[in-house]
Amino acid sequence: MAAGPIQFEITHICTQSGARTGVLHTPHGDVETPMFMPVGTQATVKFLSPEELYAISAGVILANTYHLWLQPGEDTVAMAGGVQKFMNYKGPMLTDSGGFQVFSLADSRKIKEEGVTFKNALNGDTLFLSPEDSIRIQNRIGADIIMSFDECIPYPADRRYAEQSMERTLRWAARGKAAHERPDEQALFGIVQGGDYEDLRLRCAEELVKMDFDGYAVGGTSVGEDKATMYRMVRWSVEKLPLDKPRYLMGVGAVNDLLEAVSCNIDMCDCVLPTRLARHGTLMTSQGRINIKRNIYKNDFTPLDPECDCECCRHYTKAYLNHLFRSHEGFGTRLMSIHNTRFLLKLMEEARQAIRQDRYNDFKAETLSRMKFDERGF
RNA sequence: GCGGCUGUGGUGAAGUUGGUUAACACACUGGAUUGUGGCUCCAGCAUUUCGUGGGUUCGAGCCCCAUCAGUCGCC
Repeated sequence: MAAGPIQFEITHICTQSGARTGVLHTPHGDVETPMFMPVGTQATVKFLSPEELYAISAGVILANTYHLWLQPGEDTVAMAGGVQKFMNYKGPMLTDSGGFQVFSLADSRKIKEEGVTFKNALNGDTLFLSPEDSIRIQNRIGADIIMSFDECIPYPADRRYAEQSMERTLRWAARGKAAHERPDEQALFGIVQGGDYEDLRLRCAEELVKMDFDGYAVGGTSVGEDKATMYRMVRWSVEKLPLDKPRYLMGVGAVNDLLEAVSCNIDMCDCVLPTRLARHGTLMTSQGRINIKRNIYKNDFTPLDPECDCECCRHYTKAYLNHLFRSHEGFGTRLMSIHNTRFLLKLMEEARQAIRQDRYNDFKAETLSRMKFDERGF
């Protein structure tokens, strides 16, 4: 294992599928891969306390550079001693670079070689974020893993734009790496872009590998493309990546997508899906999806998911969750967020187990047919 | 017993110089949701109907009569 802030140890390779398990050693503890990482944009996984995250065996959680930069500001987080101390999370953390906001806030930004001009949604101010700024802010926020500042392009994107954007993302990656001031304490990952173009994905990955990042991410997926396209983009993106470095598929959290990602030797995924779905009343269960606000659950006094070991499923009924949701009670949102997040964490625990037993392909097929989710995967 | 006011969908209620598809909100019923947009978005939701029964009119939730119900005041 090479020196550096994190070490990645591969512990088993499934003889049936080629999928792998591993351990990511970080300054804030070891986590097993492949793993799902809950998203806590504003230095909180919405509605969940750190204690609740420990209780459902969450490992790495995310925070977002862009959001923390706007509020409370990098100075405050730095004065707190870093984001982990600020929010009292004792496990490892990862910050997204703000690159996704280039995509998601497309109405109010301008992209230039130097960086991106945003409009602050909170007060209308014009703000500017460069790759160097993003890394500086992430250095001060202090997560264990930080991300290159990239551009996440929409789908579909024409080839000319995808190529120009990808080349710029490479230049931004190099600039960010040069600006990284804490390489011994924070791992920096590069992000593969290139849209739905094989040669662009391959080239982007190859160039990033030459720069020697601590890990590599696949970006630009889950932006409206169909599943076949997404899986194609992932496979092209990882083809040229070194096997001994961690691989992170960004923004993916549907069950079928997670299982496919593991097949591609993806070690890390993050997604807002479990918490967002919970807030809107949709629950993922071992029997398929449940919309808890439906009237059929009004007098259903059975657990949400009898196979789940979370606080919500062990102590509460669907009737109670239905009542809490209709009453707009935050406790219901909290319980359902716990469940959905635990559901994906447990799915990955089971995936790791199947890999260790050299039966990952069987597990994947059985799981997909058993859970009866639709094509979306939730 | 007398007088006033009110009666529109599950709820609150718009709706008079009488004129096509009865506003809006909430609730309700579905749906959406992938590097976060908690309190969001989309769609549906009174169509033999405006307490009931008559009448006037080409046409009535709107005008007239009766009646029932609720409510306030007086005796």
